[in-house]
Amino acid sequence: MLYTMQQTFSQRVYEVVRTIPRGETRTYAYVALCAGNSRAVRAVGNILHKNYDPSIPCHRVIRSDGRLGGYNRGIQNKRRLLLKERAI
DNA sequence: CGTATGACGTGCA
DNA sequence: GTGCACGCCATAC
Repeated sequence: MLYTMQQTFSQRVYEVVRTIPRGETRTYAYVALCAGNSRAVRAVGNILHKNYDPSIPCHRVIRSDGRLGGYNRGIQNKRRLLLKERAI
């Protein structure tokens, strides 16, 4: 898992999040780890915050302490989506 | 270039 | 359970 082909960290984050199966969740720390930098958890949040691509299920990314975190389309929407997928 | 931002994580009171 | 301080890092400006 290295930064090949000039891929930016954000692009790797998008890839990882896209692979999250329906009905499951991942933590920001997990995404950061898979993206290549386990300490960039904060950057992951920053990146997903600016992402508006619907093909990326960023609502399945939650915090490590069990809370949902945030969502660029409203935290209510995020919770509703997760409940609908029975991810929580 | 330097500074600010933020959907985090941990520790502690 | 709550709240705060600090560290941490890719981006935006």
